[in-house]
Amino acid sequence: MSQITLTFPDGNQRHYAAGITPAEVASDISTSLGKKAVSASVNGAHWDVQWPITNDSSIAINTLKDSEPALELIRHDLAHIMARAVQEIWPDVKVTIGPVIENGWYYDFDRTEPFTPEDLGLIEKKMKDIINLRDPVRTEVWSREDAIAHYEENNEPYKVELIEAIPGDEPLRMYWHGDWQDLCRGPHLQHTGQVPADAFKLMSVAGAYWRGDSNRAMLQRIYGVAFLNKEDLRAYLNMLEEAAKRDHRKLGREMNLFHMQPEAPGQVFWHPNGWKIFTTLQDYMRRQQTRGGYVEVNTPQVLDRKLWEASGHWEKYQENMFIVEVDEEHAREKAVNALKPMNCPCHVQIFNQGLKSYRDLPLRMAEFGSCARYEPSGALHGIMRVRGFVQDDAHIFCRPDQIEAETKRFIDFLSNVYKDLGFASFSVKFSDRPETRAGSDDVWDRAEEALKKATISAGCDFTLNPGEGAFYGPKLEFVLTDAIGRDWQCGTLQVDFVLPERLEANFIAEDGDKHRPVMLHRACLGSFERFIGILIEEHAGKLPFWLAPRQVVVAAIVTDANDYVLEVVEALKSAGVRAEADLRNEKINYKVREHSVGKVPVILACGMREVEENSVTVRKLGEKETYSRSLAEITTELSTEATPPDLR
RNA sequence: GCCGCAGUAGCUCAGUGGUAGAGCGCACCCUUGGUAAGGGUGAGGUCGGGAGUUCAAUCCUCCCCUGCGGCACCA
Repeated sequence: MSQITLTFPDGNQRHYAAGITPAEVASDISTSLGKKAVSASVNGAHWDVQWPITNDSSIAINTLKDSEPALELIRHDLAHIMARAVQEIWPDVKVTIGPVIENGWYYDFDRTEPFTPEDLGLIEKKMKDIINLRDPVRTEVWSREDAIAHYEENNEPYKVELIEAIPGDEPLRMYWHGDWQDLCRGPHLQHTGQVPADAFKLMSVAGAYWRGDSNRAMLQRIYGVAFLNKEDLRAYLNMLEEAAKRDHRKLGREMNLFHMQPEAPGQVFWHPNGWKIFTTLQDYMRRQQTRGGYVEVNTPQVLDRKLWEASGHWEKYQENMFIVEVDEEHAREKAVNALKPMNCPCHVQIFNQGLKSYRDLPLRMAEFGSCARYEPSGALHGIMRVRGFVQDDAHIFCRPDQIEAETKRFIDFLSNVYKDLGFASFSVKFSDRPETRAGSDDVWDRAEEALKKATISAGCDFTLNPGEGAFYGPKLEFVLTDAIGRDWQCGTLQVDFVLPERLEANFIAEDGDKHRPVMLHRACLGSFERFIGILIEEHAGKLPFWLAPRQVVVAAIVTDANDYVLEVVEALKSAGVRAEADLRNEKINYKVREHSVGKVPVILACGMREVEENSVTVRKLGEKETYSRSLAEITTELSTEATPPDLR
């Protein structure tokens, strides 16, 4: 048998017979390493301890201390252990797939009865039993025929389908622990006992379509999370609790920002506090757009279906549009209208008024457009995913050769806005042509090329989202990451060669002939509703001072200070600060607590001392210390803070 | 839209096949208190909507609506 040379991370080399496994290598180094080994890295690949090594290789033995490969293995093995537990409890349940995901894993099952929360407890207990068995994990390579025959015999149709979808030349690997077996590409741990039994938790059960296809069977998915140790698990569960505290639906109620009700599902009733955030943000965006060379317009919300047929929306998105039928007296037929789901066809109508010259381009047309989309009921989520919303929308009509410069200009615009709003960085996703699309390949080539070049020249890296473009053109998506690491897609820029064609937009070029403009659809915040939801969660309700709906509460400590409190409020209001008085018959403790819970950034307390000194005692949200300021000082200070970042 | 779970006072939530409960909030009174809940009294409910079973339904069954967790969708 031939000899191979294995090189270790420290540069040491050892020689073994070809076919040696990492488990044997580890045991050869030391008995304890042999026991602790969970997997190996062989030439950079994640390698099962049982897989033979046949060539000279670099090798590193992984233990539970190597957190990245170890977590992957633990989560992966838990998926199998959970499937085994489920089948041991309910032998007629059919297994499907169970991948590792962020923080854990899931496994999809086909079972007639729903899993209940109590079932999760049962499964979890059974899983711990399996871990305690310390069952060795065995693996074998099988032929497709044998594997298919095996699963047909065992009445596991999903596995048969999976195998049939695997390309013919890939070897099929089977894994066992105990008598339980699963198809899996590995790698896995040495035995089930290597899984920390106290660092995982089954989280929830939810429906999921087989192979992600809504036309196919609905399976039951059980989600679990797993970590290297109990402490990490606890920290994760803690983090979830913290995230729940930031939920914009909860804070929206506590801060009295908005509400929603069954008569208008997916639509927001903005209360005075919430609407203050909305209009402050809108005023800010309007200033930015004016500076950015946009003109602002406003267009109708109910439009005849003929326009939507012409734009192509009727054909493609009719099911997601609010249709409005009107029976006019004496009308021969019903007028069928739709609420606008987007502003672009309307903007083309404005563009089409009068002849446009090449000198008019690029024409940047902005609208805070109220749109309505009949989103599927299951998609609705607070104010983040709604049926009625306002976009900070704009369409840039330009020549094809201006796409690149306009794209770069928009990316600069957007970077500046995000920075002002407290998001220092964002990532960019580039979505190219989808399978069903309008327009020729040549046009798509040019559009994709221009977008890419502009993104690069704006200094942005991007990740590719293959096939995810809109049907009319490629798009860029701008993704913000919030304070607890969640991603939110907000901005977008989409190139559109199709709509100007369909709605017959044109301009007179230098050559005196009519030419088609290109449209760039772009939004920076996306929708105000969604963006405000993101802001609330990002800041856990403690909005930056200039955006806070209630900026200052001036609280009287004793009734005799009431007149002075009103005087302070007036001074602040005159200085452009949103201030209100709290003269209620309550103790200062009570007032401080209530306004802190309400996320008011600044509380100014006034008792007789302040009246005499013409001062206030300042308490800022989240700070325990208070300090004294003269009325003049605090007015100047807060007035500056209340100024939006672009006006400072 | 699909799967599962839920809906009781403004909010958070107990509860029972036969008169509906708490805390907070709200109103009024007492209290003038110095930085995260001072005390008392009181009002407040078609128990999401509809049908059925039952002598009797907030409770059991079915349908619908809305919400929540996922899946699918997101021009």
